[in-house]
Amino acid sequence: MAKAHPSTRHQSKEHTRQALVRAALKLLSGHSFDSLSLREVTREAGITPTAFYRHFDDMEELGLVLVEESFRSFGAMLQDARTHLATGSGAISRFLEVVVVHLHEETAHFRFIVRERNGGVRRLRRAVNRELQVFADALAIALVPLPEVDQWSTEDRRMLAGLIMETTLLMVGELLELGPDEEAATVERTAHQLRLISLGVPAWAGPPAAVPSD
Amino acid sequence: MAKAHPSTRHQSKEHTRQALVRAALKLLSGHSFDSLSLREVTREAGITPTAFYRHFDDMEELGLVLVEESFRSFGAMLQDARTHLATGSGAISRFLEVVVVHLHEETAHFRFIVRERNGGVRRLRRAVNRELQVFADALAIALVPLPEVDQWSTEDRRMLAGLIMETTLLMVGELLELGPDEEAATVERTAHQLRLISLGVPAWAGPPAAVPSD
DNA sequence: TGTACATCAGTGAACGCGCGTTCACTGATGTAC
DNA sequence: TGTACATCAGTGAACGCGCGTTCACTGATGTAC
Repeated sequence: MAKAHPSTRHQSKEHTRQALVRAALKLLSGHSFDSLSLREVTREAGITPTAFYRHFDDMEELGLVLVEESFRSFGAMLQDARTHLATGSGAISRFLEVVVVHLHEETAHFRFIVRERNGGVRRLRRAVNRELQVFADALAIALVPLPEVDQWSTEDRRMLAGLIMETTLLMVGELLELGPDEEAATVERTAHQLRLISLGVPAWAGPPAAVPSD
Repeated sequence: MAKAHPSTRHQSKEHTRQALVRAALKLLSGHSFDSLSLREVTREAGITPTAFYRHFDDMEELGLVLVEESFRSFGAMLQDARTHLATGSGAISRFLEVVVVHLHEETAHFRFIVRERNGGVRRLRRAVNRELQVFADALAIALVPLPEVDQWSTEDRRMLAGLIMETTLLMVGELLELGPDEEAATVERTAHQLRLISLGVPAWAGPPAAVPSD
C-alpha cells in the first residue's frame, strides 16, 4: 500500500502515454482525426501498435484526451487574457496579442479545436463544442461587471460572449493557414470586427421592443 | 463532327459522374473528406472502383468538384436572400429564414463547406476559403448602397461583410448538429448577433482616430 | 538485505480486410462511307 | 439504310500494402515475507 513515491513504472507508463498524445498532435497537423491511424500514432511515438492498448481502449478515447488537453491550453489562454486585460483603451488589441502568443506556443492544440469542432467524428465534435460552450458561458459571466452590459439578460450576455469568442476563433483558424509575416492584417481585421461589435453594445436594448422592429 | 444532339454516351457518362458526386456527398455526412475512400464512393454509386478513373484522376479532383458544386448552392442562397431582402425592418430575420430554407434543401453542400473549410486536406481547405472570400467580397459590394456604409473604405466594408458572413456560417454549422425542433433558438440568437453588429455600424468611423484610442 | 513470486508495459508474429491502382477485356454506342 | 471500324464507359482479376486487433511472450519493476 506504500504509494509514497510515484514508482518508476507509473512514471514510464505516463511518459509513453504522453509520447502517444504528442505523436497524435504532431500527425494531426496534416490530417483530420478520422483519417489518423493507430499504427501511424504508435510508429511516431516509437512503440509497437499492440502497446497502444495499454493506454487507450481505442483511437476515440485518445481523441477525447486530446480534447481535454487542448482545452487546457485554451483555458490558459483565456486566463492569461483576463489578467492582462481589464477594460478600456487598447483592450481589444492586447487581448488579441495574448491570443496570438498562445496560438504560437500551442499551435497543435488550437488547430485540433478548430479542425475537429466541425470534423468527421461525432463524439469529438460534440466534446469540442461542449467545451466551447463552457468557455463562452464563462466569458458571459466575465462580462457582467462591464457598465454597459450589467443590466443585460443572461441570454443576451451569452449571445455577446458567443459572438466575441467565435470572431476570435475565426481569426485563429485563419492564422493557422498563414505565415508569420501575413498575420498582422488578419489580426487587425479581427480587432476592427471586435470594435464594431463593442460599438453596438451601448445601443443594444434587448431583443423585443426598443427598436421599431427586428 | 455532328454534335447537334448530346449523344447517349455523353449523357450516361454524365449520369454516372453525378452518381459519384451524389455518393460522395452522402457518405460525407458521416465522414470527413480525407477518410473517404475511392472504393467506398464507387460502391455507393453502384460502379466498379476502376470506372472511377473514367471521371476523375483521383479523389482530390472529386473533392474540388464538390467545392464547386457546393458553392453553386451557396451562391444560389445568397442570390435568393438578396431578392427577398431589401433593407429595413425584419430584414435580418427574413435573411436567416432564407438561409435555413436553403440549408434544408442542400444540407450536404453546406455541411461540406463548413466541415472542409478547416478540414484535413490542404487543397480543399484552400479552395473552400478562396470561394468564401469571393462571396464575402461580393457581399461587401452589395453593402455599398446602404446609407450608413456608403462612405466606408473598401477594407472596412469587407471587414463588416466578413463578420456578417461568418456569423451566419457559424449558425449553419450549429444547425447541422441540431434536430428541426431545436433550430429556432439558434436562429434567434444569430439574429440578435447580427442586430448587435448592425447597431455598431452607425457608430463606426473607421479604424484610426475618431474613438479616443484602440 | 535477500529471495520468491506477482504485475504489467511493451514485443513480435499472425489474421483477415479494405485500400488504390494496373491491366487486359467486353460490348454497347458513335462515326465514316 | 447497311456495313465495317473506332471509341470508350464500365468490368473483373490481380497486386502489394497498411490497417486494427488477437495472442502468447518477455523481462524489468514492484511487493511480500
